[in-house]
Amino acid sequence: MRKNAIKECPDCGSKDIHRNRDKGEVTCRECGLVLEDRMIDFGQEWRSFDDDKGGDRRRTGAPSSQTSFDQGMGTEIGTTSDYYKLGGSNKDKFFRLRKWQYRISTAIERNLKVALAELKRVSSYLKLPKQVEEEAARIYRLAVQKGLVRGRSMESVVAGALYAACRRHEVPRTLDEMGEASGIEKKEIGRTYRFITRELEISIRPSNPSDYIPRFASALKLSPETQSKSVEILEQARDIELTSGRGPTGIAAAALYVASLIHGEKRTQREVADVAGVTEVTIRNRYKELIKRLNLAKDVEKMKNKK
DNA sequence: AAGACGAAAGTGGTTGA
DNA sequence: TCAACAACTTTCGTCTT
Repeated sequence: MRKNAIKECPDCGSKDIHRNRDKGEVTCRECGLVLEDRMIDFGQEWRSFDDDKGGDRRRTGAPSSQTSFDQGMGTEIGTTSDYYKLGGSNKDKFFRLRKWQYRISTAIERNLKVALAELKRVSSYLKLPKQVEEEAARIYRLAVQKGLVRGRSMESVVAGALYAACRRHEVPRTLDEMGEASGIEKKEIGRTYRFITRELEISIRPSNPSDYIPRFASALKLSPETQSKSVEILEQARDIELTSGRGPTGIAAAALYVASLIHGEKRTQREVADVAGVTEVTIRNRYKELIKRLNLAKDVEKMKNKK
């Protein structure tokens, strides 16, 4: 939910920020850091195959900042205008090669068409923001271009790409939700997710428990006060390293549960557990730690007495 | 009767030899 | 490739409200 543009460089603090609209890149002129305002590069245009008409529209391929994909797929084998420059037997070769090229390209295009439809369906099912959807589409394209779909179902790669895009934009969905929306088993999604992020060298920061709070809180109809209280709790928890190594959803759920107690909007462990997709036991364990390490027992007591 | 609590055994994934 | 390991789940019995 930080849709406002970056104003200064987080690294050196310089205000001298340069935006390149075409490439979607935002860089700091002071230190050269790429700030990646929106992460998606819409500058590339990947359709130059299906029109055979003229010599224009030959752009293809990713910008140089992306890892190059030279699997032979991005290469275009001439257009008909080139054809006239060739003599005799070369013409045969020319057509043969281009036929090949055409087959490969249309196969990709077809695949892409189906995949993007699926992607759109899942995305709207999960009510994901447009930015995330577009990021996922781009990830999927890269995956196809790198031939990463081979041996995997198209749907699972779509789900993996979406999951990755969610994580990148800090609007995480759980693997369970993704599984429900896409009809793919969650461990399969997890597998492809790990695979494509590794192969495409997409770096993803470990997800932050507080990213889950708004969604869980609204599902439980908790007040904004309770919501911010739980974020506060999460921050404190992070400071004493209570969060590392644990599943982020469990911690988020526990924090919400505690906050709901403190603010007198009690929800049962079961209710919280259900929306967070964890069990009561996990909530209890995290809850116990939170109470103990953050001395929250008194706050909870206070609320009890008020009643 | 429902919710909270905790113990014990089981599961799937990560890690390090 | 395998075994140890931690986090999490499932299940179930007991206590509290």
